Amino acid sequence: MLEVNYIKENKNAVLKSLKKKNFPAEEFDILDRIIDLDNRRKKAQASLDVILGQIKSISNEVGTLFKSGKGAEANELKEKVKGLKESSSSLQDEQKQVKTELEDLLLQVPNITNEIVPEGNSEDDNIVSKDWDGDLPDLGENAIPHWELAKKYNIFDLELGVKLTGAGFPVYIGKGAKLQRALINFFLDEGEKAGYTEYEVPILVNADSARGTGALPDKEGQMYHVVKDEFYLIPTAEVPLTNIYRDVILKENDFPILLTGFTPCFRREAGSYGAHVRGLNRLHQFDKVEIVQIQHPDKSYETLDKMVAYVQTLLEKLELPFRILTLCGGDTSFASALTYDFEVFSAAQKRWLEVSSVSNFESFQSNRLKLRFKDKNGKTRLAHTLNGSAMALPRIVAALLENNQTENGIKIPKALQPYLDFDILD
RNA sequence: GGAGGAGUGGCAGAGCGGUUGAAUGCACUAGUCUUGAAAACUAGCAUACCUUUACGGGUAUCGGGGGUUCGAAUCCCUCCUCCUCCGCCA
Repeated sequence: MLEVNYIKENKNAVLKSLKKKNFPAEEFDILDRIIDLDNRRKKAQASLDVILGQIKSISNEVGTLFKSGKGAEANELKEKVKGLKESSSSLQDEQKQVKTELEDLLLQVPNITNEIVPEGNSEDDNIVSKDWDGDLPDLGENAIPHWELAKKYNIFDLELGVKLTGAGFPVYIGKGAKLQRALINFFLDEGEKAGYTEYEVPILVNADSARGTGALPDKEGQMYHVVKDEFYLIPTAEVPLTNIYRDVILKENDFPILLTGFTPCFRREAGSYGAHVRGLNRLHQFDKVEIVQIQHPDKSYETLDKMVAYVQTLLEKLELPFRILTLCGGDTSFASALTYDFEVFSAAQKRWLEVSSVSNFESFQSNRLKLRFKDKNGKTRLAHTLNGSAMALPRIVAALLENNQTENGIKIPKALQPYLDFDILD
């Protein structure tokens, strides 16, 4: 959520961002509506304050009069307050309504994009900011996609998941299950080495938390919702991890804060069917290790680069060919100012698969979260939040299986071997 | 799930209808003193919004929401959370 004052002072910049993010042109007047509502809010606040102040001082007078036995005068004053009371409560109602409307509109405005975010509407307009400069694995004609490898080596079973739950809920088996565990531990250990503190967090969150990071109301339909208890299954560990700092005021020397955590993630998103979502390519439940940083506004872009560099090391250790994309405006998420996507090459599908998304949200989330810090001058300001996948498992597994397939089985990269009691998955 | 009790500033803890944003202690910050530190002393120390060039002024907030009253941290309703006991359970 952007701050009203920011919108007021930077209306043109915000407008430019709306265009970049494909915000419908006929609704560009939302900014003016926001500014109008805020002015109304201020006016109502000012008159309300005056009336409440009068009520307060008269009430004090009434008290003093009663104490000194002047009951008649006191009763006279009491009548006076009744009129004031009426106008104060109607003003309060108006105030409340204006605030709700304002909040409503503010929630609809996406984050402003960073200067370097390219124009564009879809993933086709994303820019490859770091291409793979080595050779791509060529497995020849006999290469088989991971969903067939899964059957061959009994690594995971999607039909079994259908029986237990439904489509998109895989069951990992034997060495496949162990591989999941190995990857989770590998990612967490690497995160710890890089300075991230590990958290194990709830995978159900309340509505406040869902709202805090922007899952509500923007992505309401994409979350599983436990209606009876008003909980949401998390779409990513970003939600609980970042909400740890909801309603917190930090000191400047608390920065940077580095958090990591493993959780299963749940996404309802219906999606399409066919080859692109076959196997592990798209799921309703998947495992992911997330990294989150909370940083001083002046340093958040420096931090974004560090996080990108860190994710890169993970892929290098896993020996997977990857490239980095700078997402165009239309593909940058609602809350993000700048997002880099990592894609690994899956050699049998001959496709690049997104495995990580690293974003700077600037103060967009912290404004909702009320995540602030005291700066040197004692002023309270919004902090910046960033996060990234480090990493999402299924597509990593897909690429590992496909790229490392041999006649004798699937080779396990060196970095993972300490986590497994086999070097070849067969 | 049932029966009781409790939620006040960073923490502890008063107040239980009338200038109380809230005593006191601790913590914290600055200053005095000191070669330095400790101790002592002095001052400061919540958040949001409105208003002001500024100094400042105003309003709201004592778990959340609603109500009673001229006036609520204090009374009532409701929800949430925590504690104790019982039940159930990995």
